[in-house]
Amino acid sequence: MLQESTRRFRMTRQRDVILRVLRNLQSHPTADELYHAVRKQVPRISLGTVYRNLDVLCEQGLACRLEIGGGQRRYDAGMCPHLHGRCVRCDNVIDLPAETAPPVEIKLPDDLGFQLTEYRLELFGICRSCQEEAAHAENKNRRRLSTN
Amino acid sequence: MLQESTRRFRMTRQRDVILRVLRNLQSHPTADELYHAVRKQVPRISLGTVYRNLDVLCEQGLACRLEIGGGQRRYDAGMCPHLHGRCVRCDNVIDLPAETAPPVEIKLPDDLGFQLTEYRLELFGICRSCQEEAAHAENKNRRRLSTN
DNA sequence: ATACGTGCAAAGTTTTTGCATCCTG
DNA sequence: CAGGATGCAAAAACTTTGCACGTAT
Repeated sequence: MLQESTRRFRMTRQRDVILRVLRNLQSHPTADELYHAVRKQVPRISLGTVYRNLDVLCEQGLACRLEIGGGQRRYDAGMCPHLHGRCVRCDNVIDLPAETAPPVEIKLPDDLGFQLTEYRLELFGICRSCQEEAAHAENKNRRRLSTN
Repeated sequence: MLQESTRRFRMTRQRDVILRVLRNLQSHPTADELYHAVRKQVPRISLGTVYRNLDVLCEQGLACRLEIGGGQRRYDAGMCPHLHGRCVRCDNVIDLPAETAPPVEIKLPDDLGFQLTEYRLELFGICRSCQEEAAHAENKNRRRLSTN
C-alpha cells in the first residue's frame, strides 16, 4: 500500500455491491450482517474483504463507522445522519428523523488546543417494542403478587 | 448468580482498588490499561476479574462505559462527564471541561415511540500534539517539493 | 453457612493480516 | 503490466465463561 496521498482506489464488484447494499439497507449493519447480505450477490466474498472495503469506503467518505460503541462496530453509507438512538435494552440502533437534531453550539476554550472537526449526538433510550415487553412483564408480575 | 433484583454486591479488595484507580486516573482507560494499573497494587488479579468488576460497577452506577466506540471499550468512574472528545488521528480521548457542554434541547416526535433516557455528545477533532505533528510533516513536504 | 468473588485457563467474538492469485485502470 | 483487490486461512485483539477454591456478610 502506497502513501495515503498517492493511493488510487479502484472500483470492484465487491466494493460496488457493499456500498450499494449499505445504501439500501434500512439498518446500520455490523460488518458481519453486511457480509451476509452481500453474499447473496457475491457468494464467494470473504469477511476480510468486507472489512477492508469498509475501511476504504470510510476513508473515502462514502461510508462511516458509527462510533456508537458496544461490542460490534456498525456502519452506514455517508449522507451522515449524525443522530442516532440506541435502545439500552435490546441494543438496536433506531433511526431518528433528521429534523429531530437540535442545534448545538459548541465553544471550546482556545487553550485546550483541540481542533473540532465534527460532533455527534447519541441518544439512549427504550424503543417501542422493549417498552411493550416491559409493560407485559409488569402486568404478569402484578398478577403473580396479587395471588400471593 | 441470582436474579438481578435479589443480587447483593460485596466489596472486595479487587473491586475497591479497581474503583479507586479508575477514579484517580486522568484518562479513560480500557479494561487492559486498568488491569495493568491495578496490578501494581494487586499483582495476582486477573483480567477476567477486571472485566467482571467493571460490569458490576457499571451496573451499580459507580462507573460507566464510554460508548464512544472504536476497538476497545473505555471506562470512567461515574460522575458522568457526558462530554468527550476523541482525536481522529491518535484515537485518544481528550477531557473536555464540563462548561463546554452546550445546552441541547431534544424533542422527539411522539409517534416514534422512543423513550429517551439519556443523551451524549461526542466531539471529534484533532488534538494538540497531532496538530503539531501534522505541521512538521507539512514543512518537511514543502521543503522536499521546493528542491525538485 | 451461603452465595458472591477470584484466579486461571480455555473458549468465544470481532477484526486484522500474510500470501498467492486475480483484476482494474 | 503495475498497483490494487480478493479469497482463504491463520493470527491477533478483545471479552466472556467454566471451574474449583476463597471470602465477605
